[in-house]
Amino acid sequence: MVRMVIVPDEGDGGWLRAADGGPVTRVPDLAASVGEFEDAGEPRWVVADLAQVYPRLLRRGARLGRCHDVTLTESLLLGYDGRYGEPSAPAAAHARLRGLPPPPPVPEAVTGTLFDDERPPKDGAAEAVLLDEVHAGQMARLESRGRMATLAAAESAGGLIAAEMTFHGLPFSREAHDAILTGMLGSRPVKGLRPRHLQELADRVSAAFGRPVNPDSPQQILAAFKSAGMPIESTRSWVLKRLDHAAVEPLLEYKELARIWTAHGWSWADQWVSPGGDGQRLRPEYVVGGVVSGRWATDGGGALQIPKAVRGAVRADPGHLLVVADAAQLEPRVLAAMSGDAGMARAAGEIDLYEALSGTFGGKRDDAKIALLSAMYGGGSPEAMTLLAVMRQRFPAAYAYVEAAAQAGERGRLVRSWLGRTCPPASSSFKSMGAGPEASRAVRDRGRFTRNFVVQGTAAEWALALMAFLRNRLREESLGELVFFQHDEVIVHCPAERAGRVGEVIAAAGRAATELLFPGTPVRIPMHTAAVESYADAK
DNA sequence: TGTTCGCGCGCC
DNA sequence: AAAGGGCGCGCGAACA
Repeated sequence: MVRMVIVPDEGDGGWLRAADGGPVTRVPDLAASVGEFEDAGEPRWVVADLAQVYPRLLRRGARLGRCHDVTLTESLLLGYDGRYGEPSAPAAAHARLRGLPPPPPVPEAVTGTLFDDERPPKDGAAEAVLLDEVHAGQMARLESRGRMATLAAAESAGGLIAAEMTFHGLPFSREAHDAILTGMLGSRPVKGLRPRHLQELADRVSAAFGRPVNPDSPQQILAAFKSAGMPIESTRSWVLKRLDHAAVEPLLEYKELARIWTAHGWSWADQWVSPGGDGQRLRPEYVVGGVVSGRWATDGGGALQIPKAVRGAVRADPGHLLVVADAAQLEPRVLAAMSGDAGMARAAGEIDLYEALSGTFGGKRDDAKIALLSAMYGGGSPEAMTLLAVMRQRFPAAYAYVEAAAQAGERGRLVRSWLGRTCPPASSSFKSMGAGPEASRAVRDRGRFTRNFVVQGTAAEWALALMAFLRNRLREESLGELVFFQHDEVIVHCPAERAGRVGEVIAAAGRAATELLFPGTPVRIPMHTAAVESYADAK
């Protein structure tokens, strides 16, 4: 496979170099050159940092097919070697490779404030040579570390997809959003005031206490209930629900609506929705690998927690549809596959895994669900313990898999996902901790974390693989665009007449992802797919 | 006045 | 119904 190092300049040009030697070529129109190489042979592009580089390339009209992100890969390799958190930029990686002291970090704030003529001219040729060398070193390390080469490829594909999703944006109707908000909260207030419905609820809370109480202040609420003769330990909703007091109902409604208003209200839309396509687009900044388990995070935009109540504002362009697909019960299926538990794998061949397991748990689907979730999350309620005992007996391999991960964590060791993403090390204070209740709590916390890490991390890898396959097929058949991703769920925006084919392609991508991670497994990871005009209609 | 922290809840 | 794992976000409160 041809690899090509690519370094953009500040304008339209840049530098290219065939990986593993050869001269660096200066090109005046980088987007055009990218297109020529893509047409000629689908190279794998070697890029310093897609999050920095790719958005501008996309705006210039370039699209990279496959790539190797040096920064993302370096982070994965550092983690694998127990050097979590060391700098992963190419310059730092290069210094490590050569055994040199690490270069001083370049604060972004400084580069951002420099005028163009104060900044030293970029030496793209030197950077291309450096990237080439770091890349070669990374390839050697990936090969000797299990399935890490697959992980690096999947992570890099994620980098491409994240930038493309922000570029395309999620189709969004500000008019629909405003209508939803107005219906729930009242019309948009002037700055500094609450919307009408919220203010009414706040007034009702104060009236119920007989004095002014700010419903946004947990302290004031605690004090108010205390003087009403109902002391409570927190203002969590399930604590409040136990109380018989006139303030509870308006308070709970206030909390629910206030969250929509502050987190996904008008100012949220002001900030994150902009024109695009045939309408408007929500453009969050995704952070690939932003969660230690490999899940994505967002840097603003709150896109990974769009409340169900607001999803009606996510609407396809005219003549288009949103194909919304989520992997059903992804994490327990992943556990079945990675542990190789035959009994659990048989159940995971069914569409409803929990239903298939219910026979084992006295015919109760909910009990099967609690048993599995407790095994994966470390739940320890008395009820869960009973169900876990059943699970241990009937699905010993699956049980042992997560149990081993928990024990490793409790002993301060590292655990890895299926492809090799590695959890952060235990803190130094964890290792030097003595006995006592605080220490044992920290040990249990660490065990729950590593127990979940192996499953959540592998599920994140499966989702990356799914998206990588899906992205390629969407492109090959010109079907539409990936516009959203949330842990185990994707949205494709496409012309209405292509929605059926998109659904087939999503299902095929899911099968390909399962086969890539777990060749020959009997486990199925089916996709639940709906083609809708509005995201709110998907579930 | 600006920054950090804990809380509570939205999502998976 | 809540509880176990992972997050982001905005708030009030505390602190510098």
